[in-house]
Amino acid sequence: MDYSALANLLFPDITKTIADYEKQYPPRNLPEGAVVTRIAPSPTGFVHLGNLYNAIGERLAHQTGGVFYLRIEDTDQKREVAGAVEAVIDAMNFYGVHFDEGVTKDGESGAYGPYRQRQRRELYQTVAKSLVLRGLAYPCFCTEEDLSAMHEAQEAAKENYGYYGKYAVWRDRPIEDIQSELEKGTEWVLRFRSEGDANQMIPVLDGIRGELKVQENYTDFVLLKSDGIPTYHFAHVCDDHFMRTTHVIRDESWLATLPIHVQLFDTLGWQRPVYCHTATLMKMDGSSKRKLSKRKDPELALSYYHEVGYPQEATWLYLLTVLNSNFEEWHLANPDADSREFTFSLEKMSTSGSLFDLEKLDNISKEYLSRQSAEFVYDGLLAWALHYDAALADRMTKKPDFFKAAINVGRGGEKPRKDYGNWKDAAAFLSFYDAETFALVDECPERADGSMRNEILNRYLDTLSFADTQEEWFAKVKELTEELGYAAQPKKYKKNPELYKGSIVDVTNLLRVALTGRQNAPDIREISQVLGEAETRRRLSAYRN
RNA sequence: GGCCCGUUGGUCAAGAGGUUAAGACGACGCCCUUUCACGGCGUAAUCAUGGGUUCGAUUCCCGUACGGGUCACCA
Repeated sequence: MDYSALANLLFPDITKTIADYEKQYPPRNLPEGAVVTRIAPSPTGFVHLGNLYNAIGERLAHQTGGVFYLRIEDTDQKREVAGAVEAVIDAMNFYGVHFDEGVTKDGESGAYGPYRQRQRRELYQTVAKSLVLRGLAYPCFCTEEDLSAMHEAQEAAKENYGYYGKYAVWRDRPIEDIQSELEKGTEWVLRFRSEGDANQMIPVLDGIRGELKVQENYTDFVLLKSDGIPTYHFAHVCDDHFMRTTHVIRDESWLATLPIHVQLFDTLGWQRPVYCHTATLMKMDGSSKRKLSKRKDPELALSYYHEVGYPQEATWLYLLTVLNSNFEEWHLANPDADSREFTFSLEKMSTSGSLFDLEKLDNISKEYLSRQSAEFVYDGLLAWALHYDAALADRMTKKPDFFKAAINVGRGGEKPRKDYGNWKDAAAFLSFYDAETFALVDECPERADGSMRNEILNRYLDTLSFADTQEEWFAKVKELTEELGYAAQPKKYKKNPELYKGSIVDVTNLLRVALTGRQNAPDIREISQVLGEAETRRRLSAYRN
């Protein structure tokens, strides 16, 4: 077969060679050990946790004086969604992940572009042509029906699926057949001619998993689709070679097609990048684990965390604890240090799929928020409310000082409260302060109910003085408690319950429910200070039955 | 079905051929406390399984089971 004739038949317009591109994209001039990596999402409009997960490459790149860039894998036109690129960039920026080069909102930057795959058509075709020239690629005119018939036949015969061996019907067709199909205008794809042996194992060093052995690829997979656009496999190899990527960080689901990628790098004589296959985030479904799914699990979408309102830093902290097993320990030892000071390493990444633990996220986020200033929390909550709770935003902007005072209750000091870990919870928790959203959610404690309810409330109202210090205030509560037949010390009541109507706990809880509508709320006097005397008295009076 | 990856408490996990097998979240209990919290202390709970190798294996090797992934002109 005259490969050169075939190559010109298939790619008449391609005049460049691989050498031209090698010249155009020279090796990067970077310090020894610098990591060049990227994220390469497809623009489907769905930015998920995995994107952020793999953006850990940003840390690696910047720790080593390397480069982190954004490439858009838009080879599948059908799935493309308008505005998706902006969504990715916005989401990454939101979490503090910034790109050195690649696609930007209004174009792109960097010397290794274009960074949108659809615009690199000529490059792929040049590489493809070189493979045809070497007899390592050929056109295949099979229709969709042909291929599914093949699949069925293989299923029936219990053979391995795929285009190989006797099923590779276009592999050795004479050039005349090809020519005549071409003249007819039949659609074709370009396939790789694999000389691989399924019994042959190739060692591959994975940056996370260590030494891997993969089966050599024996199928004639597709390089170029019928529209002349490459498949992921071919685009990945060409791009990461010419963009001089040193580390390919991606989900472990790519492990299955690693043989194809390795084979391509090797036959093209290009140096393989260090592959780093991350473990898949899992979720509990009934009693078994399964991969987080786009359709079933809202928490896979990054937008979910935005919507529920987890502060970006908290989300990032959680992700880091999952990503690097020694991060949590480091963070505990350096609670005030910026997470960026932590040195991230591939070796400390887990190889087994871990369950996504919302409870832990909550804990981390509560811990984080409890350490922030009222000002910070106010700003964060307001920013969130502007998106998701217009009424709250409105009230907050009308009474900023009131809200800040409310947020500040129990804040600061050695042991700050940890009442909420996200803005949605914060909004719910803080709702009782504002008269407009105040609502009774808990019941009055039993031992302070009935006729005692009014007595306690009336006595408290009588003695209440806003000028009192915390000590004076509490002394009065204690006095009232005893006078009404309750034990001022819970222990005393516990010991001799028959001597008392209840304990001070019942009294204070009654006051708390009257003031906040719930049993779980901060210090009573502090709350009253925020509410103001009039509102405090109004609520206490209103709660009498 | 073929192939690949994985398996330490409920969850996230450290660990190394010899350890009382860390720590965190969660659960439970106790303590502190005027309330709500916070905090402190503590308890329960783990090396999937069978064979090797070895003086010794949770750690190394092989098999099995289980879980996950993947087998497209999707990425």
